[in-house]
Amino acid sequence: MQDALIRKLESFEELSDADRAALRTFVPRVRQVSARTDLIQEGDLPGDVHLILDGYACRYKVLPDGQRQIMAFFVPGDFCDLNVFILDQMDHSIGTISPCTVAEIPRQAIENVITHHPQVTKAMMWCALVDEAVLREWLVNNGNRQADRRIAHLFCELLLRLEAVGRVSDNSYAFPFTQHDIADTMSLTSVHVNRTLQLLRGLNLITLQHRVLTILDVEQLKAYCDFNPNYLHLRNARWSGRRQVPWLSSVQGG
Amino acid sequence: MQDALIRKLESFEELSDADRAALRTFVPRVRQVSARTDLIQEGDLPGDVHLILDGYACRYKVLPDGQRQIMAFFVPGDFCDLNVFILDQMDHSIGTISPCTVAEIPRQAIENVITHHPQVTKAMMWCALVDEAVLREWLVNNGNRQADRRIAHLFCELLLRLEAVGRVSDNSYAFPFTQHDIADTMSLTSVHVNRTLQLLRGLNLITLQHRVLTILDVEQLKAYCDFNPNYLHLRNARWSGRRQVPWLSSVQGG
DNA sequence: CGACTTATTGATGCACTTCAAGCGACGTGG
DNA sequence: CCACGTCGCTTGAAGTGCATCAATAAGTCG
Repeated sequence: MQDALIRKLESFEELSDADRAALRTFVPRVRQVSARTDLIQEGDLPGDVHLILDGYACRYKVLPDGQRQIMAFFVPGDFCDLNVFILDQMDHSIGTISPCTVAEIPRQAIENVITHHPQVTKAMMWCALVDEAVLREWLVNNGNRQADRRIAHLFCELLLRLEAVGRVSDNSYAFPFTQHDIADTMSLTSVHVNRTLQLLRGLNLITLQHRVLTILDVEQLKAYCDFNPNYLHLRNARWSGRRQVPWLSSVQGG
Repeated sequence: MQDALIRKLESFEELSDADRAALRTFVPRVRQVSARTDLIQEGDLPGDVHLILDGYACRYKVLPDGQRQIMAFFVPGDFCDLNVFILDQMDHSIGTISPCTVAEIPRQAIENVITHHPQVTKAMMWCALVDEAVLREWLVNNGNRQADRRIAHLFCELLLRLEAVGRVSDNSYAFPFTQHDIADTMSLTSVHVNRTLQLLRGLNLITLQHRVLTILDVEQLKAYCDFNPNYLHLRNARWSGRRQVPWLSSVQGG
């Protein structure tokens, strides 16, 4: 199962045999985690690094008044906390949305790799930078678009990210989020999310039933929300041009 | 002037003599840049890395409809684009707010350091991760607080960040931002920013005149907006406990 | 089947936007 | 040295996207 890690990193940087060998020296635990369960909580010392093999998770923060803000979604193939393992203390939490299969990579192993394997280090920096680019786009999205475009934008983003890991078929993908989850992501109320989803359905842009989202007309939806995928830094040459990630194949259960 | 770079990084990680020597081998150019000038633009290939020695700058994106979203502020001592130099293409722009003194560090030098100096690499990762933590807090702030608390939160953040580099005296600091800049940061209109500033003044929380912001009662302002500084990861032990950054001393001109 | 979570719908209110106009400070050219 | 344009700040009036409150319907799971 270390292969999952190696393949993920290789999608960003070519690795040497030595790099790969080094990554194989540590054996990550693989855990099944049920839905709506925290992997790490605010205040914790960052421990092992989590890689999602299957299922959806999110990064979130809870305000003093009880409001929850979701700050990132994780889909199969994503590191949850590569970017914070180096910090002193978690300033947010990470929790599952659906049941997840999670690989846990010892922190010490990562430290070791940084010291001895610069290519691997660069690949990990790539991961972190793409994460940050997505976060920036969320700030733009939440701040400057109104609810319908905002939600459409999220749907487009998830489509591309899931496509990149082979989790989309016929423009449909698993969508285990509740309307409340979307609300906490987009800084809306679930009531308004509900009404907005009805609007998008009414425009024949999407269907969403039984936790499966279908985008009826991708180009039209992209145009609807001015979607520009450059921030995902997917680079077709890397993602589509290379092998389809084979370690991600099972179907996501809601 | 390489010392600026070394001191910045040492505030995150102890460096060896060899690390320091390596950093000294490349000579950054130091440039004066006038206010309202782009250092890099969306679409550019990331080139040299920019370190602000004096003045204020920002990271921003312009939407198709002309809306500008500011996604980060840079104050003296901040790297502007350490976090994107590795990427293929800029997905946003970086521009000055006030006149700035900027050190430009060759990209190749940074690549070199990643390969041979892991401690320096870790220090750079620290910088990037703190940037990202601030960005996350902005998402929370913009999404969940209303205008008065939101702006108060920004004032608190700038206070702490500027204090850390010795740019605050008597709870006052240079504030070269226009109300329009604040609006584009907080996803508000400048009209509403104006009214909100009047509110904060009326509550005797701040004064803001001649581009100088004074916080009249820091504790009260923090309480007003539920400010929790943990996300800045300043760690008193590192910042205040150590020497006051001596390479940042001149006064910021509006 | 019963308890609980999630989705839906309606009525009302407000934070913020939009549009529009006026004001003061500053710099520049005649 | 004053006329004039520009830019940032200020103020008012009217409109709206979304929130809030509240109740009901429709899953979903043990």
